[in-house]
Amino acid sequence: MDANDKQILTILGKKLKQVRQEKGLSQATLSYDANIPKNQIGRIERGEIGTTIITLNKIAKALEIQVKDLIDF
Amino acid sequence: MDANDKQILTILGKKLKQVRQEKGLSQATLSYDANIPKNQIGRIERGEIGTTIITLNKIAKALEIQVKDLIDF
DNA sequence: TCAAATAAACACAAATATGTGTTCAATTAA
DNA sequence: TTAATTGAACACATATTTGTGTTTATTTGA
Repeated sequence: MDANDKQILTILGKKLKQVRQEKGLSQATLSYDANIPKNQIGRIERGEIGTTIITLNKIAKALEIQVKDLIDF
Repeated sequence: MDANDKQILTILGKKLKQVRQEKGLSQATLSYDANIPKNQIGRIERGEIGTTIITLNKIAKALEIQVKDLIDF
């Protein structure tokens, strides 16, 4: 994972946090709605992990948006 | 991985294959350019795996496109 | 037809994400 | 201040992807 990779994880994390907060959801609530562990949401928002398309799809569904709406890169 | 997940993997795989062929690249060439195993490209195109954002980023860079240009969902 | 290129497919180890649980810090409201 | 909520952070087992190598179809061009 090079510097460029870390950058997109940061971008993705910030975007997810922004959209989640715009929807007025806590990490715990989104976690519940998406059926994904609570910590997983935090790890993604902090840019710690390069999550999979499947996880992003679950999150997007819970946020009632498209996956592409989380991808600004 | 439910039916909906499998569907987006199929959509992603078809899109990647389409773009790759439009660029006139073989799986082997893209594999080399993106610095990703050859089989990995095939697995993604066949919708066998839910790849990570980092891998998609490497592929997009090699294709000289944005990651979002591979995400039609 | 024949050879070369391409893609599918399999096996297996290594690396990473996911899932589960817990603890701690920071923020917010009562 | 106190309790409750929220998010960060850690550990660890499990599941999945990634990476490496090999083999077999399939397609393409000579």
